[in-house]
Amino acid sequence: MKQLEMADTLLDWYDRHARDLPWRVSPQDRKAGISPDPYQIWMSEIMLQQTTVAAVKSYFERFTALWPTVTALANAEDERVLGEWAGLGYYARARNLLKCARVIRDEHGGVFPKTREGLLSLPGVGPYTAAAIASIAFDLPETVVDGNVERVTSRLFRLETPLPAAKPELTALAQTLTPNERPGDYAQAIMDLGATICSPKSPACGICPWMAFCAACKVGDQARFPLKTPKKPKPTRHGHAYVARTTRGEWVLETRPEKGLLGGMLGWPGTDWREAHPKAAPFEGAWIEVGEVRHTFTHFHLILTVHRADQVEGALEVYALRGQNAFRASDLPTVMRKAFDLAHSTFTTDPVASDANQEA
DNA sequence: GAGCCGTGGCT
DNA sequence: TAGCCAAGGCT
Repeated sequence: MKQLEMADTLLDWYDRHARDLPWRVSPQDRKAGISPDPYQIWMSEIMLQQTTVAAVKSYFERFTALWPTVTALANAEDERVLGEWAGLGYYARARNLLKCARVIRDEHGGVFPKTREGLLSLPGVGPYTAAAIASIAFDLPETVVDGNVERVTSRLFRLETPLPAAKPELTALAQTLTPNERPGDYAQAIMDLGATICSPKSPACGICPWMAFCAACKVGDQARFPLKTPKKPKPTRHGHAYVARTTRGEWVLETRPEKGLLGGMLGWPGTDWREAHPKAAPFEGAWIEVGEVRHTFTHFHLILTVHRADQVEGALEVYALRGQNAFRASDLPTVMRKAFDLAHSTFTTDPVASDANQEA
């Protein structure tokens, strides 16, 4: 069977070239009987959804140091976890991370389910992540189909169907390649292959362990794959954000609604983000316009006009007021941190703000 | 199926 | 500069 030969070839390559990652048990260690911690595999897979390895590493180290077990994470405060997630993006992942940890604690005795179906029922765990945990953590022969596997498989078979419609075909093809031996290492191997050899732009076919099996490589048109349906252009939206400090030196923030963009995260009060952008200060203050922040989200560009005011006072109970020692800019999603950085630079350089600081 | 949901690095 | 891309899931 060619499939068995392909799996053996890839696993041999993986034994020599596996990436060293914080959440990974090396093929050598795995052969020595060391198993991955399902909690760590789950954590890494959630963080890696649509996110680069480089971006994830420091977050993974911090989360697992802060919360070494799923029960410890389940017992953490929402605000603390969301604050630590700030900057990583796709914040529904952090909310589902907590939901999932509490389901594991309350309904599964603190232990992860050991089947693909059981894992699939967990919040934030879809087809890819369920297969990834089942294979990597429990060494079950489940097939992972992420962007890497889609690219590798579409090139292997020169699949002319464009994504995302091609997903079912690619899944079926990838399943025919998944071996019953070392399925956990195989899953990581095929993703490593996609990440390091079978890359999107200029794949290194000359050193690919699967060169002899690859239809696209034979023809030489590997860069055509995978085919993709065209994306819609991003519109540009505008808005205003208001960065204020009270007479007592507290920052005036708000917790955003649970659902929608930046759901559950801290942010500065402001207008909606739409095509038009009328100013509308949320409360009284000596507002000064300090500039613009440009930021691109998944489906639109944002131009955010930033205002700031010092020494505000009045009925601010509806806001989340944070004193200096209770506020970390790193707890803010990136667009809000950009607005803070811009406004904060004017607080410290503006003569009026400086005078106010001396009095305080 | 298609829209929504972040961010940073690379070309 | 602007677009593409990254170990996707939810509605």
